[in-house]
Amino acid sequence: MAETRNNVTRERILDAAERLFMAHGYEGTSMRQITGEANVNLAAVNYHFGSKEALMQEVFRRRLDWLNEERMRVLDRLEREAGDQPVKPSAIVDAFFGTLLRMADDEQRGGMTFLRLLGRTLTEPTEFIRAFLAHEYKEVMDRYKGALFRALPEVPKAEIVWRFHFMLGATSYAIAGTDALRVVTDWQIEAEDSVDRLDRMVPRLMAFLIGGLRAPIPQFREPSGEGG
Amino acid sequence: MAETRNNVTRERILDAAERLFMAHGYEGTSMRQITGEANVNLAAVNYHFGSKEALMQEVFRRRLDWLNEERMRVLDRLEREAGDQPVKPSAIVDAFFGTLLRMADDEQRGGMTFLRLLGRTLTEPTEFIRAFLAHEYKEVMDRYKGALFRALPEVPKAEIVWRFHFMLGATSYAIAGTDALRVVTDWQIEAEDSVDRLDRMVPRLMAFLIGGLRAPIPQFREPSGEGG
DNA sequence: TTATGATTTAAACGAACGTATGAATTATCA
DNA sequence: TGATAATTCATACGTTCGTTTAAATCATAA
Repeated sequence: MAETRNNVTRERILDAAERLFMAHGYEGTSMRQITGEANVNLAAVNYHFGSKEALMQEVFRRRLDWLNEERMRVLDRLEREAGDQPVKPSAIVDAFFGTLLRMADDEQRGGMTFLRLLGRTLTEPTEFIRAFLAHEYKEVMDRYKGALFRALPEVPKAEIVWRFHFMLGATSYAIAGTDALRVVTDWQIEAEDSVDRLDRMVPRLMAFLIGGLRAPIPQFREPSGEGG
Repeated sequence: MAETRNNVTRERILDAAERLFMAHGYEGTSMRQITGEANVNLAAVNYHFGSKEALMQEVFRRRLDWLNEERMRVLDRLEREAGDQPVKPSAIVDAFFGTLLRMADDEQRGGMTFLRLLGRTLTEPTEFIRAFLAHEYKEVMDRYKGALFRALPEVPKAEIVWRFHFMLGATSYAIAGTDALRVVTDWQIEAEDSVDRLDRMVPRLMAFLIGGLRAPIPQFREPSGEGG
């Protein structure tokens, strides 16, 4: 094992793995592809990280540690500034999702590559990835859900949890950028050929998320009643 | 190749593949797992479908053919009933996403297993899957986007396309049900232990989608102007 | 019953996978 | 400079992968 770290090789591997996992998924990327693209020896991954699974975790930890700490800091500040007032829901949504989306412009923190990787991975079925992400996100998710509960005291908690879930989905899909169902037609070219595709996507997504979060609460039909 | 079809073996394979692809993804599922769970010989997949890729496509085609035809029929009916009036946006959203979500109760059309598989696959990075789904969905997507354009003439088309995209993401994530970031806490147990988890999720999701679709249009900042 | 084609079967193919090994090389510092 | 540790390297291991083959079995109908 390494006690003195060679950060050059490590980061070359992490960068290549990030890009390849984004493009082909965890199972679809081989160690030989990674080490080949990183121009390092095949054995380097096992030497520096121990295994492919541990590499995958390190790829995420490198980015998520900062992201979730930043989310905590932003929420700290929002709550401090609000005093005893509740924080505005739109500010909470921006603190969680906006902080994420603004990573797209920050190449040093992974930029679009990491964003797309994260978006895709949130629906990955691979078990150890799910368990790892749940653990990494536990603290920040609880903080933000609690903040939304206080910001929307009139909305049932279960409703808020679901809407957080839906917001996560819309965001993941948007940043994954696979566009699986995107078919090029005339009006789509017109809509997306500009360089600032992402710049314009972010306010659009934020508007959509807030609209969804603030939608009227649905009334459930009772089996033998006549609920609205 | 088969000219007389043995539908028993074929369907056993399709059912097992659907379940396993849902649970472990395309790359994470082996032919030996599939044929093992289906209790058929290993060579049966290549005999009946030709390859693993072709099997994956048939798993989807079996369900999507009906779904997208049904979506067409429902939209046909809505437009016929509306006459020369535009169809209500909420009716269009229900026709597209509600028709999908109601498959959950229809075990003969795949039920929750297929829904979760579809949700996960929409962010799959595997290239041939993306290409296949884009082709399968092309017709119905164009129809529905056109319907939304007419239903919301005051909203820019690019905005509608993006919001359709966001709605797809929220729905995919919700039905994928991986809950990657879900951490069990007290209030979550309270919110979700009931049998009718899905029954209540559907109206919640629809309310969220409509809320997002009808959100105020964001104004973009001009580089040298003072846009609102 | 027998001939014919459809289907199933066991076995094997070469390729690619993640991982491990031990020697060679490089860096560190007394 | 020489000893020690860290890192890189070529190579190989055992396994699993998707696919193919040819023989065996089954179903159908003349």
